[in-house]
Amino acid sequence: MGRQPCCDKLGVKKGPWTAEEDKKLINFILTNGQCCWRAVPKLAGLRRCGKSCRLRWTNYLRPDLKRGLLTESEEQLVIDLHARLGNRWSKIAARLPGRTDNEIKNHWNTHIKKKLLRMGIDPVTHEPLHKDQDDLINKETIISSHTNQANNNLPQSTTENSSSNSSPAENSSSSSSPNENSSGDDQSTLIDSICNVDESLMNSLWVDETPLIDALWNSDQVPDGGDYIENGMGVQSNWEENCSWLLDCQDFGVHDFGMDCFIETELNALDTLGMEKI
DNA sequence: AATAAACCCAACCGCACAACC
DNA sequence: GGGTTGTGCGGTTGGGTTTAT
Repeated sequence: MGRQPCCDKLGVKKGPWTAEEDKKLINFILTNGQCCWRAVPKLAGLRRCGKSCRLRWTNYLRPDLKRGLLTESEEQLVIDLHARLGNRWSKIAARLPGRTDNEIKNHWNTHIKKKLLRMGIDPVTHEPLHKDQDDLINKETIISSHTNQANNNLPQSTTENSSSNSSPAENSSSSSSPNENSSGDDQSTLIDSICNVDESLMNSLWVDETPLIDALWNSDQVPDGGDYIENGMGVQSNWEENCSWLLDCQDFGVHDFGMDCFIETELNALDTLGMEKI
């Protein structure tokens, strides 16, 4: 049937966003919350596609985003989650507060992939690259050590679910999971041994839970006890008066613009979940 | 200092899917 | 039930920056 383009291509600006455009988008979302993205450009006075606005907001302007490279523990968690989920970047990102799927995807392609290759691990299948026995033994050691390390970052609560009858992963129809690519030989046994370590992780991953970020974004825990108003479309606040700080500080980490409270909240939440602080 | 190569990341594109009419 | 619309996701690319020669 053919899909209509998401927006009228004529007069729609593309390419890098200007500070002025960012300001308009931030002002609009802080005033109205996140609503119908297609309507955002028109209402906000932007000559952009709604999709582009959504991407700009979620990947760059959101105030709860962390900036900078992933930490070692975050990286380890990404590797472990990728081994289980494949390229489901949004699912992976949901487990890393303040990180976006785009950011994780980029980091995977530019850093982690190469790191794994250097370790002799196929970044797609997470299997050892070389088939001979000696290599197999060596890689098994490497992989199991990094898997165990990653497991230390996982919520303890996941282990409580380990007695679930059937893993959602087992029932999944997803073809992107690297586990399904392995054939029934020694290699698959190795991978199975790796993957069975944290079966319970999958249970928690497959549960449609509200991501931590959203919880924070929607929670009553607000910076400085600001006058937040929950409306039907999202969070509205008196930030409008002060939103220039967002524009001024978008290139810095949250610490740089007084949003430590978000981090505080995240860390508290991680504590509650029994997750390692990053 | 100039140029090429490699790296990095923001942004775009197209597809899938759910919701709606 | 089928068409349309809105949104989310993953893959890819363009171009700016950094590093090597």
